[in-house]
Amino acid sequence: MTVTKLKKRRPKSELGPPTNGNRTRIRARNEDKILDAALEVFADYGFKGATIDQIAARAGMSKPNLLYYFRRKRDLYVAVLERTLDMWLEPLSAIRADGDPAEEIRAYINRKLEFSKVRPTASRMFANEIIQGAPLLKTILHGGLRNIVDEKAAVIRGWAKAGKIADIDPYHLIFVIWAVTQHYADFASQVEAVVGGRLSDRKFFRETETAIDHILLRGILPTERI
Amino acid sequence: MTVTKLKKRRPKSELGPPTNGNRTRIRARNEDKILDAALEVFADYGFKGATIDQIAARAGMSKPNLLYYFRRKRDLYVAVLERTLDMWLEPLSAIRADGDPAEEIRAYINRKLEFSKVRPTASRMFANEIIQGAPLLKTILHGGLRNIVDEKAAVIRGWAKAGKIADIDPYHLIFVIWAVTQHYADFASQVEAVVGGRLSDRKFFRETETAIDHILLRGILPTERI
DNA sequence: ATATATCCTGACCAATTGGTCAGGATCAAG
DNA sequence: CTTGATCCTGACCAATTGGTCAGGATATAT
Repeated sequence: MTVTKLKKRRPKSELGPPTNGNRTRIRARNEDKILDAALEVFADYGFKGATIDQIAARAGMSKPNLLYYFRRKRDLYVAVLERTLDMWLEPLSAIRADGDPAEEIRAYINRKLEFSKVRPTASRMFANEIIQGAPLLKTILHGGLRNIVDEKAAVIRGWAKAGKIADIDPYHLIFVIWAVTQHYADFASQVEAVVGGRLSDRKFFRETETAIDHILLRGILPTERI
Repeated sequence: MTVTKLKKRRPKSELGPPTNGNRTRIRARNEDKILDAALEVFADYGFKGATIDQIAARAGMSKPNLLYYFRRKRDLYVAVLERTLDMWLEPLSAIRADGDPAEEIRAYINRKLEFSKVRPTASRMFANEIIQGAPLLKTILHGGLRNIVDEKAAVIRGWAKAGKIADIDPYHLIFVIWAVTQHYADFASQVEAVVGGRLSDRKFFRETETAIDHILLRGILPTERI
């Protein structure tokens, strides 16, 4: 009833990109290519610095075609952030309360460093966003991230209370681990300028891992000195 | 000879901002205000994200007036970077080879954390630049920074050889200290989202300093365990 | 007081860029 | 093969923004 409904074809302006239910093969493939390209470009230039043209070119398509899948630049940006957030959090989630404390922490450090090696752009994209005050991530930070950090901090606090690790504030412990491991992805250009090494070099990766494990787990001072 | 030189007044287009020799009082004051404003805005939005209008407004002047002092956005950006570089490097420079190693390193860590407290925007501005590959800082990184790091790394290596500190690669030691201390400035929004603390709070600053000193100097594992 | 250098402004321009749109090409189902 | 949905494109638009410029206001030295 009401208005005419003769034309089943929905008007162009209305549908645009979004589809009815399930995604087409073409759509799935193209969205993937776009998200990959967008991650690179956003990580390199930040939200404002990146242009849709750049991303589209990298994804091998025209700008209007990209806009067909993601109507707004911001939509694309958010999609990329969400897509990488799980990977970013996974190493922390994997900490087990019933494992050996020292080993769990060492494994966590190494997982984070591994992430910096294999997904440096994802790390840099988050870094860009957070440094600028996380205008879009803010809700996520207060929501999911905060909860999982609280949970794992409680676990670590338990270990400290039990004397399994030193009596350190668990939140700062987590921050320190984030800071150190992410540094090698986010500030890679600086690291490379100073020592000429990249995590993708097996040798440099091992050196880095060794040094970080040593400093964080055993500290800078010599054993005898304590 | 050659062309007429009757008009002593140099053409507007030629002089524009630059002055002959010494800076005027007005000029000095305005350049200062501009650089202060620019630091804030560049730190918050990055090079491309910042607009000259924004910076001019924050400095309390019109855009053409700002352009009168800094003809190009890039000139201004570089000027800000150079202005803060010394402060950024100073804590490292202050390390003395003839001091007590443990105390020197602890003091260095604390100086860097202090810097993150009092000049978080300077820290964030560098972070933005370096994350994006340091297109403009690159030469500086390879030049001055690299040299001073090499110098201090040699000092630290000497301490390690003498058994005054643990046998750790000095470059990674420096990177770890940078990473941790700068994290609290660069990723302040994340830190605040998770634990609700800022370095500007005296209490939180002390907690942070304690935790960092403990982790870096004595390590995460309990003493008995070593 | 006056002249000259410095400082400041409104108006303006051109390049970039996010986003739109009408219509054509292609695909998939019947 | 037909038909409707999906996919893609060239042309275009409007807002933003870095930068220019002619000329007026102000300071400063003599």
